[in-house]
Amino acid sequence: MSIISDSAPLSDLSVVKSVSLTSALEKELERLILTGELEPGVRINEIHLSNRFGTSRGPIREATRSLEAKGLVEVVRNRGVFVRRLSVEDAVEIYDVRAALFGQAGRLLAERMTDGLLAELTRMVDEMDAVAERGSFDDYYPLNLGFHNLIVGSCGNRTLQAEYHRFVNKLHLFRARALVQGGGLAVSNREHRAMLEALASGDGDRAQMTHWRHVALAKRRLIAAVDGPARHD
Amino acid sequence: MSIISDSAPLSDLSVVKSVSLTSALEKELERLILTGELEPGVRINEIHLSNRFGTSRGPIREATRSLEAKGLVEVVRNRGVFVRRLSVEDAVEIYDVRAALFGQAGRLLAERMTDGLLAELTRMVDEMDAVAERGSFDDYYPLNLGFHNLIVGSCGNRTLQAEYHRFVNKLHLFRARALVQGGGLAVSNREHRAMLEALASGDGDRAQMTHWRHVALAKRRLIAAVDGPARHD
DNA sequence: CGACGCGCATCTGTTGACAGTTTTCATTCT
DNA sequence: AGAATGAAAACTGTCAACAGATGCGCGTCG
Repeated sequence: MSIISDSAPLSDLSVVKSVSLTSALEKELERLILTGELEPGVRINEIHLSNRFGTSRGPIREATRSLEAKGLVEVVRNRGVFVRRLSVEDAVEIYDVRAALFGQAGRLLAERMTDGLLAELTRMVDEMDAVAERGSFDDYYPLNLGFHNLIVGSCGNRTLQAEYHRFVNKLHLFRARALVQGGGLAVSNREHRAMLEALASGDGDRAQMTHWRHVALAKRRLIAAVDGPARHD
Repeated sequence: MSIISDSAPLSDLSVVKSVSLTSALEKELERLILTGELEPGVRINEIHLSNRFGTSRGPIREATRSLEAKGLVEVVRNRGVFVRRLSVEDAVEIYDVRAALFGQAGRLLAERMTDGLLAELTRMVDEMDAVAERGSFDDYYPLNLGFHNLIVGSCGNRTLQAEYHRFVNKLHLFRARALVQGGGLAVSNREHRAMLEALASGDGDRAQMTHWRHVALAKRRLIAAVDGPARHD
């Protein structure tokens, strides 16, 4: 079976002339990987892809080399490129990096906080509390994501923001991916409130600590979920 | 790994068959950029490079796309690829990221510290003190680099280590590069001693704080050097 | 004398083809 | 039946060539 069906709906790569074919392909491949349409571990066949997108192999190879540098795929000489597969250890390592970056974002944000932003963040936490009470995880998840993105996106450091998102994205390659979102909703939101207070106080040290701890605790919940109830090796 | 690869005679790339031509080219290009042989802002001519290395343009394009994803070069459609040039603001942003990562490394290391490692780190700081007293910056710099590398390399998190080095490398693209190493040697080494004490105590919070602060203060020294004495824009 | 426009040289974007390697699979031998 | 073997298929690595875009220089015109 081909890894990518040749009849699949071709998302509009034909419109492209202002931007290079390579970067359009890269975006599309990244999308396929992050949404799970290309599952971790599978090989990416250059010929199939070039047929599917109607291009030659050159731009596809360039796109995959870029994705390799971003850590989304792995290139093995004479064998091909494979969607990267993250081990539990990899995921845990990423959590540490993410905690460090998120903590720094919290610090920076605390030092440039505005009333409007604080109100918006508070509103989001309130809404998450309401949703958490109903136990609706599917509703909670996007709110939670938006909350974190708003913090990192408002910290004023574009480099930090880009890096943070890169690592969050990488967690999609973790096969037991459902676990990264597991853990108590109410507990997590209580941590959010601690973060809010620190941000409101304008205390950089405190904000960094609460933000760091939030991710560190999420890491703990992940570890507990992994080697606790069921075997996921 | 040292920032500057000291394997000089790589002029002939034909030795390699076990590794792809692309990755060999990428390593060589990265070396040229980090050593400054290819200065920030200059355009990379694909034809010249392919002549120089005796290959076709394909592998070179793949290598540059990889370097683009790593943030070392910038690709402008139909214009070519340029060695990335870092503004002061970029450099400052990188310092924040670096501080976050280094602080996390300190925390991790404090929780897995060994006597042998502590002795080695202490020896390094002592040596730096001796060199700093002589005011010999050229001797101080490699010691300082080795000290930081040993900490990050011993923290047990390969992802964090790789990321930290990537950002330290990126600072080479800052045009006023000499400034990133400026600042008082003795002052900096006093911060090293505070880090050592925290590491020895095994207190993760404290280690993270001291390590974070060390880079944060270096950032301050950079800012002071930039918009203080002379104009560097 | 300066500004505009045209044509040429240079370079990048992309393609199709060839060479070498890995994988597959049918066949043979034990 | 199972392992070993060898040829063919499939795929990646690399290259050379073509097409389109950009920038430069020259000539012309106001």
